[in-house]
Amino acid sequence: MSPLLKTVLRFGLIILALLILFQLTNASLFIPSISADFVIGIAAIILIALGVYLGKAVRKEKVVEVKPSSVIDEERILSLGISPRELEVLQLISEGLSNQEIGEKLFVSESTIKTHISNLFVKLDVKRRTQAVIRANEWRIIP
Amino acid sequence: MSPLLKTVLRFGLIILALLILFQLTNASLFIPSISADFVIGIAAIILIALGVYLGKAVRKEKVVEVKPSSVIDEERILSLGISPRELEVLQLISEGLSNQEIGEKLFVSESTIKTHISNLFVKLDVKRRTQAVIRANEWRIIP
DNA sequence: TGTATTTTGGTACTAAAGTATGAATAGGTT
DNA sequence: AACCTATTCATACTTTAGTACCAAAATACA
Repeated sequence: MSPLLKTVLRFGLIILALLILFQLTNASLFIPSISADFVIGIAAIILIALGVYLGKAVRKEKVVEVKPSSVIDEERILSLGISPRELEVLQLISEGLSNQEIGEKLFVSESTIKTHISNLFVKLDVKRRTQAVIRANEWRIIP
Repeated sequence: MSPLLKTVLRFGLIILALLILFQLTNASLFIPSISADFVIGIAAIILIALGVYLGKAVRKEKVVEVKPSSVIDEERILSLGISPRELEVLQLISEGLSNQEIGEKLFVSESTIKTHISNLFVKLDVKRRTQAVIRANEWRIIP
């Protein structure tokens, strides 16, 4: 079932329940055998439960749409002067590839990769590729 | 304010509000100038809002206590036959240290670290330290 | 068109990382 | 005591990684 249809259905049911509840309350007030306080108490409990359910449903959908967690910090990439190609290399380092493997994947020589990496290390202020991966995750410059 | 005191205070206020609401409803039913339906409607809205608030408050505390996210998979560590010392080395690799730095931190020679790492690579089925870090995070064997 | 940046690649090193093998020691188990 | 595992370390090597320096294209830009 689509989320929209689900929501519409849910709210329809809730409104229906409310109407029935109101009619019941009105009717019961004129039947002496049942205490008015009792009916009102039951109605209050049902309404509070309805509120809890409603809040839960709304929040559940909110969590789903407020999900974007791994957002890349483009500004920092620019401020560090990291080029697109360097970023690509950094990404592959973080996936555990060797310099030779990165070169093959990008169709360039290993020398080129080494150059990119050396430049990256300066920009990231690190000495090793393991540290580069840690930094890249710290400043959110890789996914 | 302590969490317990906060909760007690909160529920006290809620009960008080309910009592007032009930009295109000009862009283209003005998005042002809205000429609009973209107009073009931207002009461219903307040009660639903109360339910939403209540649900939110309860869930908030639940989230706090269901916090433990990064749990180490001890079973897998045992099944892979990874020793405590090897695990320690793996942890330091994941922090970006070199073999020499790890040796200094653990007061052993670099040779020893290399031995540990070689054994680790076999157990983790990887070829490089960057891959080892990835694996260690995949199987939750480091924090 | 000229200039700046990016991308590419080479050479020549130095430094780490990783492998293979063997071996000594300490601690716990049977 | 004999046995096993974890830990330690060394030597000798091979392979990657990383640095320094230079330089040619390609691309972007004004």
